[in-house]
Amino acid sequence: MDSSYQPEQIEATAREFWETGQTFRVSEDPDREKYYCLSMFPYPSGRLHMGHVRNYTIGDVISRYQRMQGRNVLQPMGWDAFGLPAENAAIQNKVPPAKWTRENIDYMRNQLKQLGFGYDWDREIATCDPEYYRWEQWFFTRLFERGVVYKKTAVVNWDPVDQTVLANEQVIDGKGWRSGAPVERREIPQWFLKITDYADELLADIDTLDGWPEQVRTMQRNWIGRSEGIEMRFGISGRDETLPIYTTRPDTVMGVTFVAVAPEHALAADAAAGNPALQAFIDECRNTRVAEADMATLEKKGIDTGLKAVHPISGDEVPVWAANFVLMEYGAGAVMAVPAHDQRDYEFAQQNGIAITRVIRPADNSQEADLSRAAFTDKGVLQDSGEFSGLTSAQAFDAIADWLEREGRGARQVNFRLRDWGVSRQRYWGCPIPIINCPDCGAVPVPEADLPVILPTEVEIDATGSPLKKMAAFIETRCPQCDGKAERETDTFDTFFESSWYFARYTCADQDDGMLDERANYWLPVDQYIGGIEHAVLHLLYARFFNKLMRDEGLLEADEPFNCLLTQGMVLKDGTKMSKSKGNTVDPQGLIDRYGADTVRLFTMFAAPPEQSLEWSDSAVEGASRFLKRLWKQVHAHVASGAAGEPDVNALSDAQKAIRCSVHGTLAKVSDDIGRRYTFNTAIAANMELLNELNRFSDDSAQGRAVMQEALEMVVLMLSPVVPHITHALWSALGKQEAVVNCRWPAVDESALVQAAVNLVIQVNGKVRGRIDVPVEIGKDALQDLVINESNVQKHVQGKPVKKFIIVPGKLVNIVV
RNA sequence: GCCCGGGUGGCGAAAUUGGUAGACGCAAGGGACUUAAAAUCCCUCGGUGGCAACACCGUGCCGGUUCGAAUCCGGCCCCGGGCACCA
Repeated sequence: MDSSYQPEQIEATAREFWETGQTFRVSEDPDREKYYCLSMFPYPSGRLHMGHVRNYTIGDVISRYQRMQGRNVLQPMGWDAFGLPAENAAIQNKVPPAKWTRENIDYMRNQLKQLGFGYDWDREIATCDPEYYRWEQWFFTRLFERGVVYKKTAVVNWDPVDQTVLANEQVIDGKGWRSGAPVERREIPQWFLKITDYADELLADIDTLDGWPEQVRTMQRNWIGRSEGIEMRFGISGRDETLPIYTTRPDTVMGVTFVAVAPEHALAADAAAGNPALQAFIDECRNTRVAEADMATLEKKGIDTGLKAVHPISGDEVPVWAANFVLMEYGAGAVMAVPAHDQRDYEFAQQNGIAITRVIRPADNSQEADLSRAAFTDKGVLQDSGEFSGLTSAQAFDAIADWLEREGRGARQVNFRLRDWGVSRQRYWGCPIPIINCPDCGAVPVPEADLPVILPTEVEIDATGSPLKKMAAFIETRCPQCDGKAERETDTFDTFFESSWYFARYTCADQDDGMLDERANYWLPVDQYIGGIEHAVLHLLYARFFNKLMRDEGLLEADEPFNCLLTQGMVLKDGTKMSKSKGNTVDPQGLIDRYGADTVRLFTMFAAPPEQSLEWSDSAVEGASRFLKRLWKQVHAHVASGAAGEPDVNALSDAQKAIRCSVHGTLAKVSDDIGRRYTFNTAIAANMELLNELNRFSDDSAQGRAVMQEALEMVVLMLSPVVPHITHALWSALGKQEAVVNCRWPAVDESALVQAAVNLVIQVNGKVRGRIDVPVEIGKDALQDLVINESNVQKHVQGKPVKKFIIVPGKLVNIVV
């Protein structure tokens, strides 16, 4: 063994061992417990960034730990290869997206290998491979047949200069990022998946996801946003039509003083015909971004349409306003407004001189709430509400619902905030939507035999959108039904489509005859999924949805795709997220070259617990490297003085016993930290502490050296999931034949943890006043006598009577005087 | 705006179920070794006072519950993530 730590050579040796031995290649084995550990696959943007390193190190630590538990561990890796950046790079560098993507994948794959991650590379997938995306095309046609898919118009951001659709990200301050032209909202036909059909199940099954962080479960529940309310129909004066609205607060219905419709609502368009001011307002609303955050922070504006709505209960007429805060996508695109009991309505009414009619008073007293400054939005007791006055809000919900249902003017309705998933993208670098538009037969799915619809890769990209839309050879085709002239769909899928099922494809990535096969049911569901918190809702909800679609297609059995979820925090530098645009990125490659993979992995795991954000620090990387050098030196010093035997645990000195106690105490803590808590930082800290203690322990006797041998073996095993290369070398230096990667996680020797005395903290009135060593088995009275006679305790008790004597076993006593 | 997190020394953090605040590491200061530097090793390291023993203060801010609160409750401030076409 070298006397100094040489990471470059050590890491190459370890990697070669894993590669030639095919250590991480796995197959299905019904006799062994499987463990599927999955990290979110990267977008191949060029080079790995620190966020990737963090994500994949966490996954690798968990995988290697589970492997040491004897499980059959699958850890795959692949590429989320379609997406917008490839098109941007194509415009900038005049290189086709496919070429750019392939080169990035090759570079990044090599980086992942350098970091020593234990992937089964035989299962690698790239979503831009036709062998991959053909199956989602096939699946889409299945969904089409099953009626899960439909087409409708939806709004997009339109750049009127570049004549192209823009992603929200490409709209800066309401203007196109390249052209600088004010962006318009434009309605175009697009494909949707009926995720709302699964809203109930997606919501209910959140309760079964015990292995998910509570915050993610809450976010998903809120996103789905189930509400129980009432759809009621207002009349329109002088017209033979009704205006349906949805409300969750029917108890306030007698306080309605106006009705508001979305600017895109048919009624508004209708009323605008002879009303230039209204038309101008509707046009103005067209010039905002599609993003909800922009809608919500918009100055609340509206205009009276001149129409009058007829209240479904009182029959009173109220004005109909068109307002920019009413969302066409939610509910019926129209709301009843109750300024007295809804803050947004209140502000709008104040601003526009609309009446405010109080109909709810607080439940706990008969005093009326103050409406001079804000609405009273709590539930309470109805007043001035005709036959419903005096009812509580809850009673009124039912009474009013019953009344409306009886009169045929409304009905109870469950509503979801969740909207159907629009999957069409007017972009080139994505999976072609397998539809042929025939003038006679309409939209016809591409027959299975004609799949995949291959995306042409020899293209030139400019700022005016997808080149597919100009490629006659791609577009012109014949209708599969009538064989007449027809046109291929040129839109591609949302890239969330690919990332919604890749977890399943890894289980049978080589399957040419189907999307999935029976191997999926061996590996799924994923036991541990790891990725950024930014995916808490969209990606994770779509993947859950897709899993259920695949289940209902008979492709797999599990109801949910991911048993446990770990959401990792961001990597920050100078307090903000590392990103190219801020110019504060740290390229991990430089660190790997300089310190080796183990140092990078160790730093990443040590700097913060995985769920928290991680603040970058160059000097702390230096510290991680220092620790590995110390570990190396210590093992070298021990090994250099010859072989050591096994300790005779019945013949140890107190100092030797103390070391074994620390070793096994550390093992118990580290097992819990890695296996249950996923706090790798504290697991590493415990090993550092132990190594510091071992460094102070010098005992050349046979027993002393045997205790040291055991201790160092334990440290190497405990650190092996985090720093697999150096421990590979150290394990063999400690005289072991079997490779550390194939070793079992060690068991705690409980007998080593037994201690005769324990150190207690003494408090007087909750403040620490001393410490005392007492026998473990001491009685309460004896303990009280001992404690009370401590000199510093005497000083604070000062003869005052003891009111209470609180004992927290093994930790502290508190004397209350 | 709405939903979800977070805030502890000079810095990253620890404190696992309400029980010793600051483990472990970084930086800094002092010392050893060295012709010198680097590396390495040892010591100090929340604030104030004190020779010391020790005392008081201290976990974003204000208040509450408790023998005891970083941890629980109420109100506020600040920072971050998501908001459906970035991935």
